[in-house]
Amino acid sequence: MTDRADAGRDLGVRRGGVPEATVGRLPLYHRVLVDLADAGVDTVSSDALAATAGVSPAKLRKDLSFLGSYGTRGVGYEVSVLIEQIGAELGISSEWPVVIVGVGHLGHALANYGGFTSRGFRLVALFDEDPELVGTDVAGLVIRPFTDLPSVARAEGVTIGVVATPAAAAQDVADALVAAGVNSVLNFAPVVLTVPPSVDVRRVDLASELQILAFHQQRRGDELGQVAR
Amino acid sequence: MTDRADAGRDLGVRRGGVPEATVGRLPLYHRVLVDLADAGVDTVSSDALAATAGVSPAKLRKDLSFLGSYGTRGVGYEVSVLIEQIGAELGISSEWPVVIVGVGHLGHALANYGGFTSRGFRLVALFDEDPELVGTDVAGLVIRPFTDLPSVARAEGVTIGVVATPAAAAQDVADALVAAGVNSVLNFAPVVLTVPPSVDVRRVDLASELQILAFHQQRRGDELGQVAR
DNA sequence: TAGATTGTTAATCGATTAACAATC
DNA sequence: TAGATTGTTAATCGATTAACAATC
Repeated sequence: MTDRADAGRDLGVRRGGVPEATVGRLPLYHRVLVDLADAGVDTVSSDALAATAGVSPAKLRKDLSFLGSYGTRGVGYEVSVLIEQIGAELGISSEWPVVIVGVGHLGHALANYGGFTSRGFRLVALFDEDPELVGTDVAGLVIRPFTDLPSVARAEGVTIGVVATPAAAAQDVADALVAAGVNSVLNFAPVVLTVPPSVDVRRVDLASELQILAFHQQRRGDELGQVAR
Repeated sequence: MTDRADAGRDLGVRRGGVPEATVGRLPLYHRVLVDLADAGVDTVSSDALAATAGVSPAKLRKDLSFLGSYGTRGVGYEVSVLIEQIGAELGISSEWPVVIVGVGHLGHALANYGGFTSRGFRLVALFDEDPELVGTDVAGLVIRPFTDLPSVARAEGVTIGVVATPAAAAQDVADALVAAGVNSVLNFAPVVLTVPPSVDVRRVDLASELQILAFHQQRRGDELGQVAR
């Protein structure tokens, strides 16, 4: 859909070429490692870490190998080192400015989501069209009119935008985000957004997730001979 | 993590063996097709449908071929036929009873999500631990105490549960769901749930999605030589 | 018939897994 | 040294893509 898989480049040390499937799991590893650190653990084996993250040890080691060699044979991995390396890979050391457009229940939930700051993001603004909402305080931020988006996005250097509007509004919002210089979009609206190829869109869709579960559920039923449909 | 990929079986007509990647896209196709039907379109080519769904035509045709041959060469697909076939595959004709546990902002947003009924689901109950919330009306349902979960789940034959609680409560909730006979779980809490192998868990994680976007964003910056980190 | 488009084949690409040599 | 565990290799598996024969 977009340029999610790029060539990869060598910046001297070693860089580029982390497979997409691995990238998708790095946030999980990072979270699990932070939990372990909080629990006072300072060394883990790939077996133990894999079990905690719910993946196979081989997969975990392969994934980590793309970042470099940060383990000690016969010993395991130092939790703090791994947190730092994965964090660097994900850009958690940076503070990505993020805006949320659409402050219904979902926007509310997202705005109040605690993990933002600890994971390298800074929520800089909330936007909504509804005059009743504009001016209201949510998660320590005042909801601004949608028309303020361009100036705020430019001023704060926002590159990541979250679309939490109803489906009907999502494409217009996406257009406005792109026009304002945002080139990474997380879309919660149940529509396929049309954006320039340089813009990266990820879609999170409740109904799809449920339907995938239902598909497997149905299969299990079929296999047991329960449901004929 | 679970038995998401099963052997597949032949039930005479043709059945089983729809690849996991294809299953993941069927809800998208279904939604796009319903939108087309609403717009009065009754025939589409794979090229047009693929463009609307944001996938390649070859991939779309391959995906559809796993369900059977429902197109007409030289003409395209009848929208209504495709909707019906994909719907059947996903079990949309059934009415899967679903419960949501945790009625914070996210639970609220999910409960009010319109797509439930039109996609083969029936929201049968909302649960929360908070006595202030219990008894409150949300989306036409009265929030029930979490302790009611077993009786409701059994009575309604619930097999799909949504976890929308804070991270700290999620594992306990999952245990209770499993004990109550639920074997498909959609988890919005940022923790890895431990469940028996027979239970299918899907995790939706805002922070992970943002971090994946940030990773690509960072890569683009690196490539342009903008960010040193 | 001529043009269009499906359904399928074969080739390619990427991800996963198992196994084990390297090494702490 | 002996035991443990990483990092990597090679094999397998699954997904994607391109191309085109079948056929409406």
